[in-house]
Parts: sequence; structure tokens; C-alpha cells
Amino acid sequence: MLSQKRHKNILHQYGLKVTSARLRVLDTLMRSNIALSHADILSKIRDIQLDKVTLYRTLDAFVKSGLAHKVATEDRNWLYALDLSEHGDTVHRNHTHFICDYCDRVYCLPVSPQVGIPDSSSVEGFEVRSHEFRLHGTCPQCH
Amino acid sequence: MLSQKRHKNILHQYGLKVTSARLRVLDTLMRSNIALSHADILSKIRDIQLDKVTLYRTLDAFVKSGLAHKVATEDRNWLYALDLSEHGDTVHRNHTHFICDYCDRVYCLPVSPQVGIPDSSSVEGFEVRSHEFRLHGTCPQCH
DNA sequence: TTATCATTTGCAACTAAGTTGCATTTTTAT
DNA sequence: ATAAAAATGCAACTTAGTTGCAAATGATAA
Repeated sequence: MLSQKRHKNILHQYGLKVTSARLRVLDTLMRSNIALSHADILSKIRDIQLDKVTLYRTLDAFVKSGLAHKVATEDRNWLYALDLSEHGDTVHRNHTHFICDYCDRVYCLPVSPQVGIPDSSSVEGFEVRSHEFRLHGTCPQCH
Repeated sequence: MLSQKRHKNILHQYGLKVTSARLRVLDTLMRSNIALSHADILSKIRDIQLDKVTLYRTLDAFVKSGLAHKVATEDRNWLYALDLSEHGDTVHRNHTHFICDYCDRVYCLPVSPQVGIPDSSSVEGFEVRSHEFRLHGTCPQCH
């Protein structure tokens, strides 16, 4: 783990107390380019003690504060990914998720600007406020 | 329940044995314009005995045969909806689901043709095979 | 730095959703 | 009508996630 400075800063920014558990979970999510499940994260953190309940609560806190978001997968799992861009600022409410049908990895892609969103009028009586685009197929690793 | 003829026909069409449980579940799904959860369906079927395990297996069978599809919701539930159009033929692999943020109902909308799908080239290394569009907002009932 | 208070953590017990195995019943094909 | 195959119901079980609470830790202000 590099300089914790940045990590601590991020936690502060989102109004979260700095604890070793949170730093570790944040670091784990930052190192991953795919969304991770509770089980994924737990298995990656072996050097410090981390109770499953603490992890559940940590992830909830991340989501509630807006630091991360969660995706419900087809197999009824929750995957977590940070809402940070490379520059540390908050991203999109609207997401594009890519789900690999071979390895089940979920990637959070930047919303492709050329994707048209159906406007409210196109769907009678439904007022669209945000959207999530889920793409299924083969990811680069499984090619 | 109307003429069971049509119901039986559908089950046959999808290679499913005709049983009272399946007819009842099929009917329940046909009467609904929203996707239903295991619990929803169970609570709607009170006149005949229907074990929770049977319902799980029935829904699995529907999905496996292609008669229905399931949607994982944000709250880690599974909702089921038939893949039948009004005319009884199979629809789209690609879905648009509308999730109401007030009542949590999930509607399966016909894919709006004006919605652009990002092609493979737009997402480097990711081969897109199918997609699901999730719209969030307010449904007609909650307006 | 230290004392204080609020928050977070870990543990154990609990809850609820979903699964498995198996004996019985129902359906379909002969 | 009968036999084989599949579906059903039940009980026991598994597992993910939750709750309550006592102990530990982090933030704040003297």
C-alpha cells in the first residue's frame, strides 16, 4: 500500500472516519478495474483481521456516502465499485456496466456519449430520471 | 382462469409438462404487466396448494425453457416475466426494464428502436453480444 | 498530550432465502 | 390401463446477510 495520504483524503472528502478497515477496503477497490463482491474483497484482505460484518458495514458506508456504488448481478450478488475517476472526482449517476458471460466479471465503463437515451416522451407515462446500461458479451481477458 | 387451452399450448410449445402448478404460475405471470418475484407469485396463488420449492423449480423451468426471463433487482431479488408478446411468440434477447423508484415495480418495455447500442468497436476489446437497458424514474401509477 | 464522546469493530446469535434429497404423486407415452 | 419419467411436497440443511451489544478506536477540544 502506497502513501495513505490520498486514501485518507478520499475518506475525509466523503465524510467517513478513517479506520484501518476502511483504508484497506478502499485500497482494494482502487486496485481493481472490476467491481468486487463482498466475498472477493474478504478473500483479498488476509493480512489484517476483517470481520464479515465490518465489511458489510464498510461497503454500506461507502455506498451511502457516494464514494462507491453497487451493482446487483444476475446471480444475485452485489458487486461494489468506486465512483472515482482517475482524477479523484465523482462520476456519473448513469452507468454502463459490462458483464462478461464467460468469467462473470463486471466492468464499469464510462458512459459512451454516442449512446442515445430514450427520452420520457418515448415511453408513455414513464418519467425517466437515470439509467443503467448493461452490456453482455466477452471481455478482453476472455477473448 | 379462462380457457386453459392457450396455457397448455404454451407449455407444450416450450417443452414443459402440463401440471396444475405450472398452469397457475403461467396464468399469474400472464395477468401481470409487471415482473413478479417468487414472493409476489406465492402470495397471489392461494386457491391451490403450492410449495415454495415447487415454485422455485417452476420458475427455473420457465427460464431454462425460454418461456420467461428473470431480472435481478437492486435489492437482490429476482423478478420473473414472460418472454411472450401479445401474439404468443418469443421476444427479444435484448431488454429494456423500467424500475420505478417509488414503488419498485419493474416493467418490461419493448426495446425502443431509437435507442442506439454502442457497437463493439466503441468499447475497446469488449465484444458486446446482448444488452439490457435499465431505466429508473417514476412509473405511470406513481405519478 | 490527554480525556471524553461518538463511532466503528468483532463476536455470537439469529433470520430468511434458497437448496437438496427423498418418498409420493402426477403426467405422458405405449 | 400400465409403466417410465418427471414434477411435487416435505423436512432438513446451507449460506448470505442482519442485529444487539460490549470492547476498541478515532476525532475533538481542553
